[in-house]
Amino acid sequence: MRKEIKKNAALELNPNVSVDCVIFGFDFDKLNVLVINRDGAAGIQWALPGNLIYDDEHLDQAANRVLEELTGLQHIYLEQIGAFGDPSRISKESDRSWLQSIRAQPEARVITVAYFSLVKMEDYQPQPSSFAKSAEWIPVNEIKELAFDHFDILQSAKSRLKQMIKIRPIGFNLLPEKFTLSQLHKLYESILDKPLDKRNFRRKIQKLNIVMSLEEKQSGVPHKPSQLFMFDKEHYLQLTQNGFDNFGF
Amino acid sequence: MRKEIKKNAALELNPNVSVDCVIFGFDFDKLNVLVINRDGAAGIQWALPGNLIYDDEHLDQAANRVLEELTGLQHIYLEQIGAFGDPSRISKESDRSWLQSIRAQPEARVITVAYFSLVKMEDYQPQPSSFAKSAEWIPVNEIKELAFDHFDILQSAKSRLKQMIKIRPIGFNLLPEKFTLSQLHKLYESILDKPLDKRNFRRKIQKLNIVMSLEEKQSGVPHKPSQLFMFDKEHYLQLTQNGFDNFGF
DNA sequence: GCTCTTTGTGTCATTTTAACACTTTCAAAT
DNA sequence: ATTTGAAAGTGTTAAAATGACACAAAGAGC
Repeated sequence: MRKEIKKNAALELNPNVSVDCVIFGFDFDKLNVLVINRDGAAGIQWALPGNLIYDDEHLDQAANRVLEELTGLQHIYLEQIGAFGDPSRISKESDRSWLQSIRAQPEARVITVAYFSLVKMEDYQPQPSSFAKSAEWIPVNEIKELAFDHFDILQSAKSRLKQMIKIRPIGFNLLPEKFTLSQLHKLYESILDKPLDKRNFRRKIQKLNIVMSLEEKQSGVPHKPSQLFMFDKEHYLQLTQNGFDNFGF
Repeated sequence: MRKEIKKNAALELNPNVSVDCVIFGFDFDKLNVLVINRDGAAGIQWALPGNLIYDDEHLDQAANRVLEELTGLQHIYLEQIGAFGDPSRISKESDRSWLQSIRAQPEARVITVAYFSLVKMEDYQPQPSSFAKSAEWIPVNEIKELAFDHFDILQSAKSRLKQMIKIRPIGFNLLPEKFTLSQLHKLYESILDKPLDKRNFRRKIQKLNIVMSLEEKQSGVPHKPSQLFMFDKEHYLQLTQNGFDNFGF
């Protein structure tokens, strides 16, 4: 018997299952990912935030917990990407020593369930020396390498996000409440990783009736000020209920 | 320490992670799912084929193993749906007694990674009393209830299949090598669960150039015999490389 | 008031979609 | 031999969606 059955499983980490989160943010110019940093022998290396799950915890809960522990944010858009289960996914030499220091059973086989989440970057600015873990926003396109199989997970997250944004208007989770169409435009270009015609983009967005223009305008900008918009949640709900599924560009 | 580290982990089942497979087949009329049957107190109940993974096994391997153990089939289209991790997903009263009989640690927390696969029904006819497990093809739409959380898994599988078929022509995995356009048409209708206009469907399929018409015709049918077609793999590969992603109806 | 920067707007040609009905071919039955 | 039943196969048209494309307007800073 490799595992004793305990009464208070509630408090125990399950040594075989973890969750990892790809947390996306948008700085009005490009997509960023929140990574945590580990100081190792060979300089810093980045990893996705994640941890083992507790035995009485739903996977989605675990992901929310990781997200909240790191950023303090709750009720964030979070969606499962899938499970990653290469038996040697955590046994690169460079990763093992780190695992020794953080895991009770560093040799255990661990499969991880990956999530991606979308947060408004303004809601979380990593402190240079946040006492818990040190974390940083890094532009997605500058990330060339991550610990474990996290780079693969990131790739999956990106392509899942690309796919989802064509089906549902989840991009709004990355923008503040009030935003301009140019910001939304840039957001779509960043996610889809290709230029989109400005006029066609605007036409298509407006036809969906899921943004409401406000009375308000931008101010203090050294150019023609832009109209501000809000996301029209009611209309969006209505649309999803009637099953709309093409938001494609 | 709840788990001893053993040398020959290779041979050990991991008590916390399983895979379950939603195996779809098409009988030229409707979608079917391969379920295994367990005789219980309250009559038969169906479950998806699945099992715990081995500690040295990739998740995808485990899914392939389950599929092969059940059907003898190899090199089958198989795709991950995601992980299901409700902590109480296997603790319905009606499920527990069954678990007792098949699991070394029936109380362990188990998360499962679900897969869906597409097989040609002709390639596997469940034997009424196959010695291993008894299995059966059941029309998807007639399934109202399954063991554990398998009904939820089935729903996810269905919607994932719906989604995928709009993006890639994976439907071919459900048909024999030679097929008619009417069969393909019916297949799409079954998966998308709505009628599609015959002429529009044919036009759209043919424009993609991924089916080749053969010289051969159907014979022995009591009506106008249909042209037979094959899937044009080369053309399909070319298309996917150039990134086609709208096969939608 | 000049410059710089970004906003915001419309048209047209092409392609795509959705809706729709009748003739052809074969096997089986009479 | 003729009839019957059943599915195959085929084209047009109107409406909607797409993609390409250029210039005037508004504000800030100098």
